Amino acid sequence: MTPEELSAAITTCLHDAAAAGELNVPAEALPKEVRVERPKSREHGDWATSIALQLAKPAGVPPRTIAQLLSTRLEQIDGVAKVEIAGPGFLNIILDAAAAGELAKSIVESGEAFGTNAAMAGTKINLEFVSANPTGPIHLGGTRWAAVGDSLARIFLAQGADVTREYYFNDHGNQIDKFARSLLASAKGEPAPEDGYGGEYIVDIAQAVVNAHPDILSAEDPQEEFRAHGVELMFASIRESLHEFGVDFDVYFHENSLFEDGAVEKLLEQLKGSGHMYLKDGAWWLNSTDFGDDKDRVVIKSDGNAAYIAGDIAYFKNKRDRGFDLCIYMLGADHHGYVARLKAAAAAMGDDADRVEVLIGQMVNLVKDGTPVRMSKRAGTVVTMEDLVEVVGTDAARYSLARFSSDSNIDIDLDVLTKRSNENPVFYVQYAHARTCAVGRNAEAAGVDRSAFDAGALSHATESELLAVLGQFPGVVAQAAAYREPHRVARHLEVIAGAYHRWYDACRVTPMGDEAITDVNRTRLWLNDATRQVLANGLGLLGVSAPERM
RNA sequence: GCGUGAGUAGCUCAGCAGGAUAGAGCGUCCCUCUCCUAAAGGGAAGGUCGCGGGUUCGAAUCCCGCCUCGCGCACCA
Repeated sequence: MTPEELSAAITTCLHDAAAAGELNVPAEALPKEVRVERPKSREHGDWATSIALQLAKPAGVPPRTIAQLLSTRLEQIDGVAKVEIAGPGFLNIILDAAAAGELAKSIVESGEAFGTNAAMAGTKINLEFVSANPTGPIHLGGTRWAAVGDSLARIFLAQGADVTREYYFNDHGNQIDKFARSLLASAKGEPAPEDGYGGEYIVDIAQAVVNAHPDILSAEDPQEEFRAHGVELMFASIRESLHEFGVDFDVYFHENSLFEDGAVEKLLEQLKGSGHMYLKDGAWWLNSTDFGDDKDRVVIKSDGNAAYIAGDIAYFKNKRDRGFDLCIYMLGADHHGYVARLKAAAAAMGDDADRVEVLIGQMVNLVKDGTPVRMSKRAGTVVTMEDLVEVVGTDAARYSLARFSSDSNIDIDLDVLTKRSNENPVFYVQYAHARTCAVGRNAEAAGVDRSAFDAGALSHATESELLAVLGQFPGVVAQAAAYREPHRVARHLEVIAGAYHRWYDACRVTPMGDEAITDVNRTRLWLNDATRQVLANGLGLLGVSAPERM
């Protein structure tokens, strides 16, 4: 029995009690779903709910009275062994061992599907992340979004959503011009321009362009040649890094394509009458203040050229035209001022601003010897995705970036990561998975199989604990999707790994020496395999491998 | 100044969609491998949950004020 199933049963009890007149509460005070939680202390049962405390006020009855009448109904639930009223009115629920143990079997039978559901079925989501300018390699900040974004995509998919991972490729405008000038300067053997890029990769790319096009410096417009070929090389390099990192985008959208055929201009003409744009001082403005912005933003400059935001509007329209119900943008904290603009862009299109959802993630800092190091693309002191992967490997890199809340700044100390790579929690979880595999191999060799299942045999304290945390997995994934917080999955895997290690220590699957194989051994194998399945499913949601041996 | 995120154990961070005695990893100190992987487990020590008010049966969690730190506040992209 999963907590969701129990929760649903309790909700039914509550509504039945209200319908029977035992409970006089206004309909709006009755929760649609009664939440159960895992008590911190085992003395408080397998699951507990504080619903009686919450309803005391609206019902005008002491909480323990409500608890009393609910407990008699709760005890009728199939699989509930006992209900206790504790403290001010908590309902502590004890499941019978068999009902709890059944979960092991159902997890194994569900296989990869355990933890998935159809809650988001029919929702077409465009998830845009990374979207780093193609003027250099992906640095640590982008790497964080690659890990978190790809994981979020996997979590959405597990909830049945139709997800497109998208990378917005800014190949239009100033930054790219600087990039092209920097390449040209490098090829000529000149120092990098004042406001250009000076990293080593510039030299490499410039060299690669020259190698492929030996006559390029005598071309009619060499800077334009360097722009075209350089962006292509940079783009290929970024895609390759991402691929190595296990992140493959479904769409790489080129900003330039929005401008090429004059579509942006045409669109802006139409929007002038939308009511969200107005003319002032010779420029066309978007009323982004209506969406929480500090000030309205210029869309068409007084010189007639489109401002950057014009591309955003056209891009949003493009996404909607492709049929997306929800457009999610993952941005770094240094771009959080864009939220209102993007929402206003949707409104300008006459669309619902809720179609746009912006997730803001805090910065990643590089730390050396305990002090922060400023990363600068120009100075060439950036740590790239490739650097990180080279030092710690893809699994550790992805896991350690995805296990933190995006609201927290994180510090990466390459020295610490190198020196103590075994301390990364990813190994704790992966080791637990490898251990389940080892136990499975030994069981098979000893002749223990899954030919029998006696749910009541899983009665050890570590077994009920393990079953409980396995049962929480689907709810954790659903919450991770609802709150767009992949780190919840990682944290829960650490909890499961801990529960498994403790169980392993206390309960053997394969009998010792010449002891006979019993149904207890066979049943435990189910639990072992169920744990393996959940760990593998969870690691899969994070894009981290689940090794069979370590 | 305005907006926004953070402040929880020595360190790195969960918990914040109100619940019972505030957690994990690492670090420190004790234990546990003749048989399933010790990359593990058990125990100890370690906390004014930034500060001050408020809301209520109950606040790390919600509200208000303040302090400190990060990020952002262009007719740039």
